[in-house]
Amino acid sequence: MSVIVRFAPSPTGYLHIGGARTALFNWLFARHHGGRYLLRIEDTDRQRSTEPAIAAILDGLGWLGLESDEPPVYQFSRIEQHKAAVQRLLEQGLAYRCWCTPEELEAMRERARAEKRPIRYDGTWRERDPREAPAGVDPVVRFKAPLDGETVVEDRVQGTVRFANTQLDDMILLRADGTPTYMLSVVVDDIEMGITHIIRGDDHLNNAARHANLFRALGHEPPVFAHIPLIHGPDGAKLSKRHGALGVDAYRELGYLPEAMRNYLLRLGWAHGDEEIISTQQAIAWFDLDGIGRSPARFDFAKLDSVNAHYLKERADNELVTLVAPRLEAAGHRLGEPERRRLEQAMPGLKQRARTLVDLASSAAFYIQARPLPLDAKAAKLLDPAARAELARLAPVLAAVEPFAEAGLEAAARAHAERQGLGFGKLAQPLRAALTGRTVSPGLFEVMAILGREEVLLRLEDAATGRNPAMQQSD
RNA sequence: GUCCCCAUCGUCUAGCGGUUAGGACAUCACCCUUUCAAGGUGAAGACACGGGUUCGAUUCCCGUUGGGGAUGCCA
Repeated sequence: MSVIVRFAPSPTGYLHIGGARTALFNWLFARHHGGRYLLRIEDTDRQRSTEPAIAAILDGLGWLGLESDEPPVYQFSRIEQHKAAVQRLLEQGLAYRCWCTPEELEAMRERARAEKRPIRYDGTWRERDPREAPAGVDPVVRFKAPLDGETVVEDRVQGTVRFANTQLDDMILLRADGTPTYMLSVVVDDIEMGITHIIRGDDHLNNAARHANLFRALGHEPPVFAHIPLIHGPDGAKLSKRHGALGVDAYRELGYLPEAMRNYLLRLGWAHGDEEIISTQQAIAWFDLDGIGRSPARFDFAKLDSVNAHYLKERADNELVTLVAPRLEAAGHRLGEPERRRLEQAMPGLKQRARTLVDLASSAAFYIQARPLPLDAKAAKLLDPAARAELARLAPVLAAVEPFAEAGLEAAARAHAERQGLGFGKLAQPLRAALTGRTVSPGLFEVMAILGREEVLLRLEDAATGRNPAMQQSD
């Protein structure tokens, strides 16, 4: 039997990190088994489903490289099939109409809470004669769940989970307005789509029991379940804003690479021995349900940063220029061909120091910054009168270096420092400040070689004559 | 309240009855060094607790505690 899985987000908000991981696991599972990975938009809640949310989900999945193998299924478009399924259940006596109003149900729950009883529908209309139905109330349709015994869910992650059927009340299949609920739609669609494995968040584990009963009522055995633990924030509580509960678009904005996100997310809840850096190809080869852990994980930006730094180093220099260009342009830099070429040359030195594309853009800016270079506070402090005078003396020495390349520049600068009776460090930091406007940068001679003789001399002259403005902001 | 799930370094995790409890991130030293990274070496750091089962429990069972989830005419 070929594997068919699905990711089934509801378009009521952005695609968050937990959803992204669920999608990844499904996608990897399908790839590993040569099966199909489908996307189903669970938009049966007409009130809360929105177009922008759908767009955000599609966009996020696309960015992560988790496109589905077939066009997405919009659940609401299958409403007729859902209704037909309910009709069959009604005819078979496996479902019934219930005329309780939302207010009555709320009162029922209140009472149960007050009396510290389990909070669930009491089955009022299960046996009651429909002829007693109150006028002017549109009924919902409820599933006739088993009253006793237990429902057993064999979960590939959580093991055997048993639910007493007294815990499972008669869930609503069709709302009073005739639209299907999630409980019904998932099952009908999973059957229709031929889903073989359901990999989803732990928060659905309870539902799995209800789903299993519905599957059987509809004449099918449930698929294989695998409920993966949820992702928590750094404090162990629910994921909250600023702590990872961001849309995946936010991660893109923060400068993370999709391959880094995939790797990090994969390791959140899944392991293959001690492996940490796992390429997508390798992940496909290795991914299995057995590797999924049962305990929830906390989201950790520090680890994500480190994984991202790794993948940044692996990216081709020209790709990084393209990735960083919009950020530099947004910061007000003009990027023509010469600038792009210079950045590409500089990339090997820059990328090994960056953890995110934000870092990378920030550290790359000085290469294409128009003169005179703004100085950050520390750099400005370094360029005191003595240092400026020293740079003025150094300039002609550097000007004479031929060719204007790393080795010769370094030899000349070191020789100069020695002649002046300076430690090289004493010369290097002011030089760095003059050339980059900062106290931190790639190697000085690499920077010089990339900037070129003319630009280096102009920047030195700016510094020597105190022409540089103070930097407005840190980046 | 009721039901369900979970529990190894700060974090992600390996472990699947007998290990000096391993790795990664973060942290701290030291090395390298023109700064910062990177890299190298090293350090510190965990089996929540209590009962069983067993010759032997991190590992199996039960309980406690602590987290989390569900309890919607949301998904």
